[in-house]
Amino acid sequence: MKELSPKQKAILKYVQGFIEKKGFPPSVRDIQGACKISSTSVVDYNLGLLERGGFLRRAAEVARGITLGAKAGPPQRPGILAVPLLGAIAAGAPIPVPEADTWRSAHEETVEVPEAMVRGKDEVYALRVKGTSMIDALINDGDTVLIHFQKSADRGDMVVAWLKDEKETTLKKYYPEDGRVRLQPANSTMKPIYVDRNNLEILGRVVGVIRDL
Amino acid sequence: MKELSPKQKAILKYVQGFIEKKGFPPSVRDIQGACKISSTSVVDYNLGLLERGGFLRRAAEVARGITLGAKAGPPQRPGILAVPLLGAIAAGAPIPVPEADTWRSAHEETVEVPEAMVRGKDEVYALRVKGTSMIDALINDGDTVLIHFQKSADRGDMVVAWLKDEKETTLKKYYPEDGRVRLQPANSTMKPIYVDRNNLEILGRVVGVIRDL
DNA sequence: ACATATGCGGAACGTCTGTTCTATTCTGCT
DNA sequence: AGCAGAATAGAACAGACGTTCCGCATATGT
Repeated sequence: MKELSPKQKAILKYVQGFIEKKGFPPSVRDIQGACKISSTSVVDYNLGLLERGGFLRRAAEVARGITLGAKAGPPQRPGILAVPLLGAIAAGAPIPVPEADTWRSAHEETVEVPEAMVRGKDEVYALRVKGTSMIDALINDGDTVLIHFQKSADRGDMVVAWLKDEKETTLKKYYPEDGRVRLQPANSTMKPIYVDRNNLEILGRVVGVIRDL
Repeated sequence: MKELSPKQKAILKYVQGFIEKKGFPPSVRDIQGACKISSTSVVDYNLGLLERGGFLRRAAEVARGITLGAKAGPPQRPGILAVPLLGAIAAGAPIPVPEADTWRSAHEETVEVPEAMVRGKDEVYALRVKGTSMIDALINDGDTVLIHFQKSADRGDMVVAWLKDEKETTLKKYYPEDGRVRLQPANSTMKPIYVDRNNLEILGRVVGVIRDL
């Protein structure tokens, strides 16, 4: 094997990151999804090549039996995640959007969160809340919100909603209704607002809130 | 869980050794075989107890999803703390009070928090919020609050206040005034309440809030 | 151009593995 | 003794997961 193909590099990098973040190795299908590979057989095939090259080892027939080989791998530190702190979120401004290389490159600032708070999810980042406009979501000035970047949401999810006409960012629970969308504050004593579906852009899902007093 | 049973010690030891030796976590049946346990359900049962005790973590529905927890292993992870979860806090009930040995033994569940949230303080414990009565403190049902046990507070601190006459627990900002005490909700749009100094008992100070969605 | 090797796609198979359910035994307490 | 809760057994279920097979596309060498 002369050199690693782009696909193999991606796989190796993903495996390294996965082990570091979660503490256990990824499955073939984890790799398939993350590296956008069309078939598990392709993953298996390339893993075989990587194994022959000494980049990793595989235990036969066991789930998640991948181990980093002699040629790869920083020591793993499970349990804690350094989530990139991308910036601030405020009522009158759109939120910073993660770039493709956000999770790879180094950052000015990170927030440490317990891995349990981000259970399972990938591509989570943090934003610092500025101002008291999110009070109806039970979120105060200075809080840190953990966002999972996604363009759609399930009914009832707390989402980062961008209201195009109003040019306003808000955190609300998402309830699609026919033609429009009901945005319900987490504080159930407060009234929902209704917006046209086309006026709403979902920027992410709120997976956690941290308040440090 | 007063102390680890022999079986639990064996499981924990085996998991540690397995990960160190093989590089990935064991399956439930690996543990069953090695520790001579008769049923996978017993392994599952004990793993659940170990997880609640903070000795390890498990990814749900994932093969070999075990990782060593905050309390386990000599490889203590820097930056993360296992805070004892003493119970629940609700409007109509006093909060559980920590015992002398609370911070030494594995008596109860734990919550992992970033060390930065507990900056310097010792004797911090966690309570799970039941009900929506703390809404005016921007705290919702299901949130986890981190409490520093103390009987007094500085002006402006967010405290756990026990109102003796009303037999009620509440979270408010503490502002002593002559003769009485003003308890100010964190949500500054809401009105404060005033209580007699003798009617108030401070049960602790709120140092952080974690909301996992 | 032909044969060969390499890599990719899609699907299916069989096992591995976590989880759950119910029944039974053990343990501590009154 | 009697009861309640903790712990254990055994089995079965539902997915997760590695592996394999076959067909097809693209290089590579002669």
